[in-house]
Formats: sequence, structure tokens, C-alpha cells
Amino acid sequence: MAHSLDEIDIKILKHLQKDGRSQRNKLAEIVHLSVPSVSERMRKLEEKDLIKGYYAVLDSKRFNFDITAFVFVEVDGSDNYKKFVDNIKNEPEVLECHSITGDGSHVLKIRTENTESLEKLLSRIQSFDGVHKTRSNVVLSSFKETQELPIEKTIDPK
Amino acid sequence: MAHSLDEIDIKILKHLQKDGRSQRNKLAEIVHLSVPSVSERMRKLEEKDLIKGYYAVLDSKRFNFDITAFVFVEVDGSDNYKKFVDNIKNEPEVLECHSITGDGSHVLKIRTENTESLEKLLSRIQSFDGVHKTRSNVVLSSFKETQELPIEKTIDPK
DNA sequence: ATTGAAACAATTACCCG
DNA sequence: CGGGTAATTGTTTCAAT
Repeated sequence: MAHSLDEIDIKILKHLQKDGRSQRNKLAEIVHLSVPSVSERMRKLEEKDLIKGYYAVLDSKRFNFDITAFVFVEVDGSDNYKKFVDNIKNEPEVLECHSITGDGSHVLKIRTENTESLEKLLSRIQSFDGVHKTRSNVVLSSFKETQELPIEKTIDPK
Repeated sequence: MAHSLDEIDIKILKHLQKDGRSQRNKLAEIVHLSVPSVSERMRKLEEKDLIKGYYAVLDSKRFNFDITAFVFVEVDGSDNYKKFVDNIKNEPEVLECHSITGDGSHVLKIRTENTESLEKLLSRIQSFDGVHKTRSNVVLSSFKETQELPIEKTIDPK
């Protein structure tokens, strides 16, 4: 059975969620521990796969990705699901793909350059096996966009 | 007028999108440049705010955030929009908030512990000024979830 | 953009509770 | 087993070209 996380682990993770390049000596200062101790905790947290990864996030506007959209897709026949997902994984402008309850079988989050590239992408998606219908909601403004989890408690993550 | 990015900057950014803690000497090796040159490029890329930040991403399942949902909200009266967004920003379980075209005025991406916490969160949201109606799609499985942009070309990002 | 030296940070080995 | 200290190794920054 794995060990539970204590408040120090939580502090480290909370900080790394905000600053993924934070140095170990800074973390050590925050949690009042020595640098090797922090390193050891980080190593364990990574080893347990509690941290999926560290990523730089770019400002999409500055790279001319002017359009964000949520696209609901109806894929019929769950036989087609796997292939659909595989096809989607090869579309780098599709940032997210989830299967969902309710209308539509999947929702995609898309980030693309302009209406033209959106149109092309949508027509590629519509050509995938089993895709019947798509419904798009284009984003006008984004007010919040994070992956940060509000971890607080010292739960035992499996 | 800002300078355009060259292929080396693009390579650095592509790599940092995949490994946000990548060390400068490793980047230097990849792009066949000296470490100080890479450092200087990173400094400039950060200074120009092309990089929004570096973040550790946690495995939400392992922290008992078992539910992801997309929630469409109809906020009526654009007077209420600002206040709505402010309220939403205080809800850490709401990871994203965008205003959108089509039905509903806003879409939220939510990550929460269980159906009970989802219910509580939804009822808080429904109590915000101007919120008429919400529609939720709960995620069954996530097949892709990234913020990585497929930057390829050496566009001039403003 | 590079080099080489100085400053700084991370890792290792070892000891202690 | 988890944390501290000191020495080693590795990384980043700075000055000069």
C-alpha cells in the first residue's frame, strides 16, 4: 500500500502547479526542508506518477492560433469509437478529446489559426468513419484556462 | 517591431511544450548551440510573453478528482457577464471559462471530486446573478488532453 | 554566438534521529 | 525510513571577444 501524502508534499505540488520550473532550493525554502529532502520528495512524487508532466504553455494568440472551439461529435456505432479516437490523435489542432454523456458521443477542444483552417479541420473530422454530425461552439473570449487542481487535503492517491 | 522567431526558437519552444523542466544544456544539444545562447533565447521568449508559464500537471484521477464535465451556462444580460466571470474565477474546480457563440453564453470545464461535489458546485453556479440555465456533459473517458500548440512555421508573433 | 571562469544549484555519500 | 550536512558534480550566468 502506497503512502499518503503529507502537507509538505501538497505544498510542493501546489507550488509546482503554479511554477513548473521552480528550483529545488526555492521549494526547500517554502517548505522549510533541506534541498536533498525536497529532491527526494519530488523524485517519489514523479515515480508514483502523481505528476503527469511539466509543460511550457504558449500564448496561442501570439502564435496566430486565433480560434478556439468546442466541437461535439456524434460517432455512431461504438465499433467506430476506437478508430475515431486514433484519427483524432493525429490532429494536432485538437487539444482535447473526451467521450461524454448526453447529446453527442465526443467533445473536442480545438485550437486553430482561422476560420479557413477550422473549416478544413471540421471537414476532415466529418470524413472520419462513423461521424454523423458535428456541432461547434466558437470561443469569443477566454477568462480562465488552467489545469491546476485545488488539492488541499492529504488524501491517499492510490 | 518585434523580431520574428527562427527555426531554433521554434525548436526550443516545441521542446519546452513537451518538457517544461528541460535543462538548458539539453536544449543546447538539441539545437546545436551553446548554453548561453539558449539561455539568451529563452530569456527573450519569456520577456516577450510568448510563454505564458511553466506548469506541473497532476494526474487528476490520483487526487480523487473523478469527474470532469463541460457545463454550458446561459447568463442573461451582458451586464451580468463581468460579475459572473468574477464569481467563476473564485471557483477553483472550474478550470476553464469561455464565452461562446451559439446556445449558451459561456462554457465551463469543471473538475471535481464526485457527483455530490458536482451537484454543490452546479447549485452555486446556478445561484450567480443572471444565470438562467445550465446544461452539463459529464466526461466518461479522456483520450487526449494537452495545451501543446502545433507551432511549425516561423511566423512573427506580433 | 562563443568561450572560459565564477556563481549557483542539484546530487551523492554519509551520518543522525 | 526520512531528514540533515558536506563534498562532488553539474548547470547557469557573466565578462570579454
